[in-house]
Amino acid sequence: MAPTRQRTPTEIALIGRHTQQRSVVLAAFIRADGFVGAQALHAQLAADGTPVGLSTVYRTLTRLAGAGRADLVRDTGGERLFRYRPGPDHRHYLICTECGLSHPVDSAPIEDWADGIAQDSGFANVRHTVELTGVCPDCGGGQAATERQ
Amino acid sequence: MAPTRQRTPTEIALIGRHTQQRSVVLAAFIRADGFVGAQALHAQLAADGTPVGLSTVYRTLTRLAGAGRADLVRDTGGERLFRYRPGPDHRHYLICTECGLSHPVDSAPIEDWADGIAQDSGFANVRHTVELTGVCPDCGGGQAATERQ
DNA sequence: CATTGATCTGAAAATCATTCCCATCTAGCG
DNA sequence: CGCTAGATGGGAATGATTTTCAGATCAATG
Repeated sequence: MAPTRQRTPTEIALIGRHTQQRSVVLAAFIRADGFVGAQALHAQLAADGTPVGLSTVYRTLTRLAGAGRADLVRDTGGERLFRYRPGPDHRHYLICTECGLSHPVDSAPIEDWADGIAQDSGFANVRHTVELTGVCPDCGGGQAATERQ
Repeated sequence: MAPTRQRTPTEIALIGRHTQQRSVVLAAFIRADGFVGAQALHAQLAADGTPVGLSTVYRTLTRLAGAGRADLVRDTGGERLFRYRPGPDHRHYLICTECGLSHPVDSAPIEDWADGIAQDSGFANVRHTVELTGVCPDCGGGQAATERQ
């Protein structure tokens, strides 16, 4: 863990020209370490004293997702949440609806299942999105949470 | 036009008072037989000569979903698509991104997997959303569809 | 059958995330 | 250093969904 030198994210090369704004957005995105919305990231950047235009945040996140370096889900309000993905494989998470804590889960069964479906159905280019939500132990998971809403 | 008496769908009782508008919306919703957006349903109703306010369509669909009689997904544009669910159990579908064809899939493995996750994680009230998309055989599923985007 | 209060409806206005527009900048190359 | 395709930003535009609220309806009751 000696890396004194600032890494020049290879990610940026994937999405076009290397600019200051993109560096800053990417750094904050990685630092966020979990699902973040474009609006939240934009606000965070402003708070950090490195304001970047909202359009630019959207553009950057959208491109990262397009390049496969970000996972994308929708929260219940319809907002798009992005999560940085370092490697090529994607993962699935169990997200706490109370505090936002995300808990990675073993998704091998899902991958296999989805692959099987793809085979059997004759569909091509099958993709899947899996969202698991719940209430984590800290937020009252122990207590019998009702199934409201 | 013999049926002087209109059938009184039991679904309506689940979501409140029985009104003409709700009957009409529900009938069209069931007739749609697949995923529909509130806007599309609203337009369909107008075309059918039984216009209903957009707010009412939204309210009815939202309540049906809340009562567990409708499944809900988001299309890539962020629009909410509802699908009538006759029974109490929910299902998962493989949806063609080209023509919208929906193909029910065996979701037992997913249910089991999700239940297992709920157990192991300690989270309560775990819910899951699974979306499978692909290109059906009729729309070119045979051809090696690339994995763009 | 008339009354009545709770519920529902709908048109328009309000929200809100996201995208578009476009004048202005800037990386990166020659 | 000078050029130019690509990038930025902020404000306006879009589009789905929600809210508002006055008037219409429902359904239980007198």
